[in-house]
Amino acid sequence: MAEKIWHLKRSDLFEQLSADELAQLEARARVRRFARKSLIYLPQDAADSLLLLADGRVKICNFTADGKQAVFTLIEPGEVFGELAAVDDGQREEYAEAIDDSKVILIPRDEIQRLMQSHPHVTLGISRLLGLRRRLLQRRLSHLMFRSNRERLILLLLELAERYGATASEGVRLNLKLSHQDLASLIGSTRESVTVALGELQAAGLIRHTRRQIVLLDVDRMAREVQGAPPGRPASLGSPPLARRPTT
Amino acid sequence: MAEKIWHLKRSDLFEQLSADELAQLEARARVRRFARKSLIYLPQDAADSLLLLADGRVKICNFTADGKQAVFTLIEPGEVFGELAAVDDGQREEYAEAIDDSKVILIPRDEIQRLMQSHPHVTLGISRLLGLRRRLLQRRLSHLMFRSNRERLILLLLELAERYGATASEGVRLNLKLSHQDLASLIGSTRESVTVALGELQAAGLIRHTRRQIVLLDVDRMAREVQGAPPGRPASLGSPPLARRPTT
DNA sequence: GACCAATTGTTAGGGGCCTCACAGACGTTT
DNA sequence: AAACGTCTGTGAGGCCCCTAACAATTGGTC
Repeated sequence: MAEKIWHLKRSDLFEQLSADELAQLEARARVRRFARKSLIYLPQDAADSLLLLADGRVKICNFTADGKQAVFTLIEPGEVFGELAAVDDGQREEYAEAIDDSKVILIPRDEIQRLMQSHPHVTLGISRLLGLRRRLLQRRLSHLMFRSNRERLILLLLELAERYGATASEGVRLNLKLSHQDLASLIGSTRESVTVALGELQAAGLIRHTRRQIVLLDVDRMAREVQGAPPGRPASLGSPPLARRPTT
Repeated sequence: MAEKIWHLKRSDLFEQLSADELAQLEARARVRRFARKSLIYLPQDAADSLLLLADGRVKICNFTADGKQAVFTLIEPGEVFGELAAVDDGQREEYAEAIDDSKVILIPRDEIQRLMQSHPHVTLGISRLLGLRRRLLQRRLSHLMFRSNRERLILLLLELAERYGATASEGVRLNLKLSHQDLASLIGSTRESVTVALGELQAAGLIRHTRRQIVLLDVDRMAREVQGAPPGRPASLGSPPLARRPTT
């Protein structure tokens, strides 16, 4: 179906492929639809496909022993996920769940690897993607460690604003509907604590939130609150840095 | 100096290069030494080189506003770090500090990119590396979210056992000397809490620890304590390069 | 050995946040 | 409209863990 090609072509991973290559890719790709709240892959699944989200929304998460859900990242239409399948076999370590009804294009691992062999551009694209995801994960880790609930929430809202923020007259509106429970799963907290923290942020005039709709009223002040010190040099190490950058 | 070539050749990223290629790589690479506790790169530095640790030990970390240090990962001799420079320009977002006196080989970004163009094998190697690092980061994130101090410590010790564990008669000995402060920086806790938690684990017969030396006496029980649910494979633990273990 | 710095051990106090329990508000279905 | 499920708001109680302030121990250095 032409539909598949259209999505593939739109992805910057594949946009430079020739018509022939695209045709073969299309022939080997499969489309599947997932209902809201259904699971796309599980931790014990073999990582045998790379996935491209055509439509809908997906979250990548993990369950803790006591049944809490930790959300690593959200996937938007046009984005690739499950990309570890391209460079690694073995099992997945997380699971993917459809937030809304979603349409996913699955590309078998061997097909991706064939493309990577013949098209350096594809390999490079995968590398970039892995690098980007790694960077985001590292940032999230640093936003969670040592931080209070309130700080974690602020940092999350700022992160979300980068991806989903729409500048409105009064501030930055988040174009996405997340329940307090969803927010809690993203910052490793509880639903109740998020409710309270959101209320406090609103009372402080930092945000305005109605049901599943959040507007950041003062991004600067939020950013300031969350990083007391300007990103100068780390101050507290026993001995000052001895070797600083002479040449490359 | 032949020394440089030797290290480059030993790295699986470059082992397949021809003698000519290696010679050029060597010509463009630089060796630098860093004293213990000196900083190798800073968050505001341009990510213009990929680094190969020849000797010593390095930690990749981040400072929080209130001066606490969050450690993302430890780097051992033979390992590459700062690899985001290969796929992305811009600044680093973390800093690297030498734990011991260290020798580092710096490979300029354009040289890596030239190699990636001409040697798909190099690109693939970088991709694998990025994928592996991403996977480890994701695992660490899931080990920190929603978990008590004690659980985080147990999970860290199990992680460390994969990489640095030596099976001894009495259990698994960790071949690495970390202070309680270091452990705290790895799990997002405080030095005091780590001291107490280690004491509790020892009292429970799970570990035995003397000064900077930890032996895991009962890995199975530790693993069990940390994953309340019995279900099958809990994130199979793969350590260095892609080692999968048969199901236990 | 003797000193000094770094690391480890210990405790009291207090606060943040989780747990549990329930009530009100909203959206959706019939 | 009525009924129901989901989401949001609120509070009491309690535990975990951070903070702060000191000893005690070890290792390194002269």
